[in-house]
Amino acid sequence: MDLRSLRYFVAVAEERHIGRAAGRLHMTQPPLSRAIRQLEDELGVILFERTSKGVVLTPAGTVLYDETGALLRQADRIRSRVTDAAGTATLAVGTLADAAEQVGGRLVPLFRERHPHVNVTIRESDLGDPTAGLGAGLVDVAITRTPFDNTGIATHVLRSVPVGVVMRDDDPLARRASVSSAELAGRRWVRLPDGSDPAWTAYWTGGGQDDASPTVRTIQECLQAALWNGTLAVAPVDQPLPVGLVAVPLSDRSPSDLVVAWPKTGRSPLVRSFVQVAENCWGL
Amino acid sequence: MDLRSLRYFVAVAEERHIGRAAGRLHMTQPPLSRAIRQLEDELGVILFERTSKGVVLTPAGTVLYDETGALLRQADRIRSRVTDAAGTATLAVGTLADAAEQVGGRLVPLFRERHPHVNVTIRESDLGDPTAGLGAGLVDVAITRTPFDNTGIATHVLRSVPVGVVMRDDDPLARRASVSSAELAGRRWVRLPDGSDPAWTAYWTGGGQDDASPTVRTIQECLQAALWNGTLAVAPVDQPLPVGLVAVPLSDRSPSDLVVAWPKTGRSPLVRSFVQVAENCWGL
DNA sequence: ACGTCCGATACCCCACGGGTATCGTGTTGA
DNA sequence: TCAACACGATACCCGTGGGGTATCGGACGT
Repeated sequence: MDLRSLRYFVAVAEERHIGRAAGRLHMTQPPLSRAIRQLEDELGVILFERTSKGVVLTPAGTVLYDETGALLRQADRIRSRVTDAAGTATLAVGTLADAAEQVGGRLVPLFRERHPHVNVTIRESDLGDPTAGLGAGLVDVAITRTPFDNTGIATHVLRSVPVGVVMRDDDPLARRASVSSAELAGRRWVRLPDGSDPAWTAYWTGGGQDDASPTVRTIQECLQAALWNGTLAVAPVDQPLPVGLVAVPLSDRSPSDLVVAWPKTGRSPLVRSFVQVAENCWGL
Repeated sequence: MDLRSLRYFVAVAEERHIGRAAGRLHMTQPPLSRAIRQLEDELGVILFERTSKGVVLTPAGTVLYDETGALLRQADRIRSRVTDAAGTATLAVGTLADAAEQVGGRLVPLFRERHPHVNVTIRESDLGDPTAGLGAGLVDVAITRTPFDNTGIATHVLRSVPVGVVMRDDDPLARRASVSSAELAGRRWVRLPDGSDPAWTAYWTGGGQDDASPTVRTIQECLQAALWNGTLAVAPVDQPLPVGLVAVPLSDRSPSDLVVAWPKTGRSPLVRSFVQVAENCWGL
């Protein structure tokens, strides 16, 4: 008799219809039927009369329904009491600017749903810091991309994104299905901010920086540079591109992983919880 | 936050020691450690400070502990309210006489533990009715042995028991490691009560009944007949035998299944619950 | 009589909750 | 001071249970 079964029972009791209740619970009908029967078996009592147009509560089922509401409310109350007792916690989330929309739009709302009492702040990072503030201790957890120096940082891959080189659509290589790094030798590449992680810099650019190479701090600046100067830059191919630019897959560069990252030493359950939410969110 | 996790939490909080709490919960330490951490992650709160000699509740953990006792008690109260509302139910259990001891000594007590409000009656059946009263509608569920006519009866195997032929220890075949049916042709066999299930009769006896064959109604009578007259009978080899008798495995007779059986049409959750308990009981 | 709608059943598959073995670390006692 | 110990944490394995899809049986309502 766990709380899950009881929530299922309440849904069925209120809908008087297993199929509808299943929809309300975001599941399908067969496992809900089975769960109700298992609850009946465990209690040794028939809770619903099955009819051809739905189900109706038996007397025993009515008793269970009357009592269960209070139990579930009490469980929810306990949850909020406990989280309140922990004080007004704060979680700082770092993210690369181009992932900020996803993070702010889907992930953080989901997390707030789980932890309404927590103050979540989002810190958008530019391309100069692939750890999005984690390395500097500015944030507790980050959504970012590999590769970067991950000493002391634990990560979990959310999605693996192939990368391509972004160029103007009038570029000689623009129509190619894919290109290799060798074919891009000698071209002018964007420059990442000074002091950026070496692995990071090597991954997202080619070797061809000169004095005229523009330093870019955001994906947008990358694209502008590509549009205006024909400068090359590596970008995830799932980025929406403005007209006039195309992304040609790079045949010899491994995909970049979108990861959730947190300090290895950290023990904060909030961080762990955030990681779980992130995994579920991207798992969908 | 299911009730199981909360019970785990309460045990740890009271023992202040994960290992001891695990013992109290009849489990080992690692999964309990993990369960506590998962609960912490879900709530986004640290519940215990870990020290080198155990764990201590944090303020948030104290709040959870204070509230959880009431919740668990309420859950138990709901359980008894619901079962009470179903009225004073009765479950009639049929069993073959030789299995009665196991059923009455272990199975039924376990079942009473789960359903204290149910009146359980045990009906011991003789060898004339392999369904132990199920066929006649005298009982709701039975613990018995195959084979029998199982039309309309659902069964679940609890254990598979090899059978042997029971004979006096001065019988010429008594020292054999096993015998075949052919070697027993022409011997005198016990007779089961008239009207017994044909498959049942064929399984538990050989073909050699004559006017002098004794009719036996219990395993004990079987054994007496074997002792006094040298009559043969088939019996499970796990039966304890009186001195002077031996059971020689029958090489060409398949094992008999100890089964729990119930009417296929029956929908009583009590019966299902009993079946579950029986499976767990024999699964140990 | 047949189509429709309900819950029940059969079957598959992955996640989770159990297990064992081992580790890291802080305490303790020789 | 250092070795032995004790406790919780981790890594890994495995079976079960709770999800899913496809399908059945049976009761209405045309």
